[in-house]
Amino acid sequence: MSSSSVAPPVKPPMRDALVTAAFRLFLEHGYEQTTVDDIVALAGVGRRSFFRYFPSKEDVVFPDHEGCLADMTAFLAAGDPECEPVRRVCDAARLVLRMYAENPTFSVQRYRLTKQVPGLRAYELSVVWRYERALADYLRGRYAGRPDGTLRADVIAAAVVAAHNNALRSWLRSDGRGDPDETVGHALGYVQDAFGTEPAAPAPGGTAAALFGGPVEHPDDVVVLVSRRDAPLWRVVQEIETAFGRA
Amino acid sequence: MSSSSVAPPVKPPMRDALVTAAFRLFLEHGYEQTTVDDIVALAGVGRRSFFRYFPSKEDVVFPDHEGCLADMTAFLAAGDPECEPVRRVCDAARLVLRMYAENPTFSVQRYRLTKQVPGLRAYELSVVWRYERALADYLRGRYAGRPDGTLRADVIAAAVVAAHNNALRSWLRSDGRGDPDETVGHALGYVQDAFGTEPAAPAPGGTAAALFGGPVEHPDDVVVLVSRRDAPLWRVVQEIETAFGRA
DNA sequence: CGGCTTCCTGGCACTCAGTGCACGTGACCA
DNA sequence: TGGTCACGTGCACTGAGTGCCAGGAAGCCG
Repeated sequence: MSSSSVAPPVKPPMRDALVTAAFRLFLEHGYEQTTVDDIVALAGVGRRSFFRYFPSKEDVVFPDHEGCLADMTAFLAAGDPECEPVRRVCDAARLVLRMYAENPTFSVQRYRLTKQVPGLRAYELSVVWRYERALADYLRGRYAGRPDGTLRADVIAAAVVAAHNNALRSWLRSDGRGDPDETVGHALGYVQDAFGTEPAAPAPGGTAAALFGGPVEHPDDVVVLVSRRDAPLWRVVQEIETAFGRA
Repeated sequence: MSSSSVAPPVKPPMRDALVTAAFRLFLEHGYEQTTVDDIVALAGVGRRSFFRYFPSKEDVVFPDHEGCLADMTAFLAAGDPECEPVRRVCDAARLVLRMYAENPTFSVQRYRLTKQVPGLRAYELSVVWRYERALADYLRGRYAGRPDGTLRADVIAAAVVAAHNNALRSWLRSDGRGDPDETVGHALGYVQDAFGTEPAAPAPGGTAAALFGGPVEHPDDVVVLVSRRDAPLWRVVQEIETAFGRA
């Protein structure tokens, strides 16, 4: 589907012919029962040409992921630095969803294949892993310098991918009916609530932040800070340290 | 290392001989340059026997994961239902870490291999995926009935695995020096903070700090932070930065 | 128009992972 | 002693993936 922007505008038809022939055979006889020779025979091309277009037999099942991954990294690279990082990677995930949603029938067919062929599942994992790496690398850049920046980046990237996949699979299981954007949006909202900057329930007037790791035994264990938003950050930190009884 | 509890107590030495021979050759000539024939020649056994013990060439690199996965699922199945679910899966992750920590040199060697051989990376992903599935399935059971139970389960499982891997890799990069439990514990603590218990309602009492340099025109110019006193300071600062809309 | 390069394609032979099958051997038992 | 069962082994075979080279179509140029 979406072609990488650097690729030549006119794609040779042989690639598409191979994909079409492959999926016809995969759906009819199964993935493992279909040999590369079968595919090239149906497509009417030479066997050597198959491996010219697809480095492996598995790649023909995911013909568009290379371009989609490139699109996503470009999207992240071109982002304005003002945008909140978690929101940004969630938008990147929505971009991937759009690629699936463009061809519902194709996506559903592929889903059924990968679900029941272990080799394809393993291959899909390596594809998803590259998306996750792209998200994590972006977040690592945004969180550079922060304590536990890479940890935060890795965890959030994994959570975003998991939420995306959870919603995507539920949409695919319904044979591509319904609105995938809504489902994925809800799932990503959950992640944004957990990690994101906007607290779930903004207090009446102004912003509120809460930090609790467990039950509070005693009121003295609670610290409340109220501040103007435009206060200098170093003053805030100073006040915090004092209130927390640390220096 | 740890053998599955159902496996016979006395393991045939041939398995270990194959692993030893394989790793010697992998480290000396590289994974892809080593053929199965090379391995069985060095081990002094028949080629057919290799595939009796390892279904594929990749499996010889992860000889203990099958048992570890079984141990982990058993650990989860035998858990008391009172234990908080997130804490439970974090403990399960610690169990996996222990398996790595038992043989530091072996783990480091394997890490170097998988880092630079794409095929092994892909295989490792499928291994990790099975751990993640086990955690997610456990959480799905615990969260059954809750709204978004499976979403919550999948996201938390992914976050736990990501945190575990982040800490594990940082330990492996340091050649197995230092205390992996501490690193992993810290990483898992981050996940527990994010998902563990919902933040409780802020109670009156405790310490209050106020920061005002002048009159406040609009309620949106006010930020309120409520926190436990023993919250990690970096988390507080991070939350502050977010609430103040700065990165 | 003829020769030239260049790209795309196809065919061939080869390596190697993985499998099915049949055979041999040793242990254990009736 | 005969039978069976588990385990190791050799052999032949399939199929994925690669390197190499030949042929053909399009383009540029003399």
